[in-house]
Amino acid sequence: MENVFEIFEQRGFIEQVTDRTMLEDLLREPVTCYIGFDPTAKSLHAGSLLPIMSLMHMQRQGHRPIAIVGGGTALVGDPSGKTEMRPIMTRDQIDENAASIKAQLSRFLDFSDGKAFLVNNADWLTELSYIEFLRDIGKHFSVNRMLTAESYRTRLETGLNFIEFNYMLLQAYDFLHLFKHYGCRLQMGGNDQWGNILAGADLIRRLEGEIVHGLTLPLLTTSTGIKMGKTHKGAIWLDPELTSSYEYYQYWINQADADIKRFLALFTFLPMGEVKRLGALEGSELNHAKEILAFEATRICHGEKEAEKARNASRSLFGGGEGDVSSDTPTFSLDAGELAYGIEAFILFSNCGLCKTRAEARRLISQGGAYLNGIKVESAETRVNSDHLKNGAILLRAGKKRYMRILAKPEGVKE
RNA sequence: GGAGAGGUUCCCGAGCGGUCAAAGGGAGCAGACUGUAAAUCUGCCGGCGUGGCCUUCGGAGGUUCGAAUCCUCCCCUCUCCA
Repeated sequence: MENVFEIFEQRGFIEQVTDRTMLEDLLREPVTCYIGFDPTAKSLHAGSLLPIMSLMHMQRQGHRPIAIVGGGTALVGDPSGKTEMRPIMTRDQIDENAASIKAQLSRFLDFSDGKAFLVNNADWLTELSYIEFLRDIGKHFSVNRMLTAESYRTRLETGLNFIEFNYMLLQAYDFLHLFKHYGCRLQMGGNDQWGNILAGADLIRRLEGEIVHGLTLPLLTTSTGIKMGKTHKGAIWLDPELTSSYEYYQYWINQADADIKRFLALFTFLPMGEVKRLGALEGSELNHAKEILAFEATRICHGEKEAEKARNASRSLFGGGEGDVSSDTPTFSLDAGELAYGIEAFILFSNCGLCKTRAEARRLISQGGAYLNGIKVESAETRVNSDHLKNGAILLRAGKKRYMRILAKPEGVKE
């Protein structure tokens, strides 16, 4: 087995490590490691992809990853890296989210035969008794030192309340718990977790007299300064119900030139030689590398078939000739009756989801960004009807890259 | 508990009785340029079957012909004091 540390290093996964040589040494033998995931939504988004990839690498090299769903810590709320407190969620919401995140992670990691574990820290955290916790765990934490943690510093400016201040102790306790019950010796996480990870390692050293390790992943922003996994429109979800595989593919293929090489290393399993070759492409040649990045990333998340579909749809829409609408293009169905009668363009554009509001659709059309079967829509009131069907579909385009295929849905048929 | 500052449209942030759907910036959208890139420039940027109407300035009341702007009460945040 290859030392995963080297892989991490080559591919750019490492931001900080507790002790480089010791950790590299430790990783020569199978190690149990963990990363926490926040159940603040029912799906993870692309921002969690880096941690997921790191766990996949671990597993591929024979280590044992534990994904911990922060069902307990989410009840509290991690202040790290945030400027404001996030809304406290109910137990029910969190449990529900935790369950679907569990299912989602199984697409990336093999949880069979103890090759990986999925745990929910609500299982132990909610059992804690406050007084005991303070006495046994709390006494090991120096408030003075906690206050110097970078993660709290920004919050000290805007305000930090006690429940959030406590977060570090809970996460440290998680590490301790996993160390005791699973022999977990490595915690990974985003760089904003550094303080929390150290707190856990410290706690274990004090209570158990053992050295354990922490490794943080870089906090990715795209070269345009947006957080990884977010677009201006919102998060890129890993759940195909929330972000279709086509959109997911588009997210990747649209990444900036400057990010391609780095992303190929982080978000695909292509050998580094190949990554370097593709990353070295220049100008429009780089689009080839982007296609590979998009395909691989989509394949990892949604599977080969979906990735192919997404690629086909993208190729046919962006390949040049407008009009060859693939069935993999995002689609909206309209009642056949309604279409036969005719519908005004601005209403159609907003109904099908290409525009959020009718006003936006009007704006789009008046600014010349709306197309109907490749022809510019001149007026918001242009009527669209079944005469516009070409091979049974109408292709709408908003701006340069957003497409929607309109189909007529027979009367009375539910979608 | 006391004193002070403050809560404005997606975000930051002006406005402090009419000329306010609310300056400016950011984000976003569209157009031009391109390679489904970046940067740049230009326009748009609450909603509505849109030259008019409706809903916004923490919440609820009130004063006024007229309130984001004034008054009362309440909620929340921050700073200092206890």
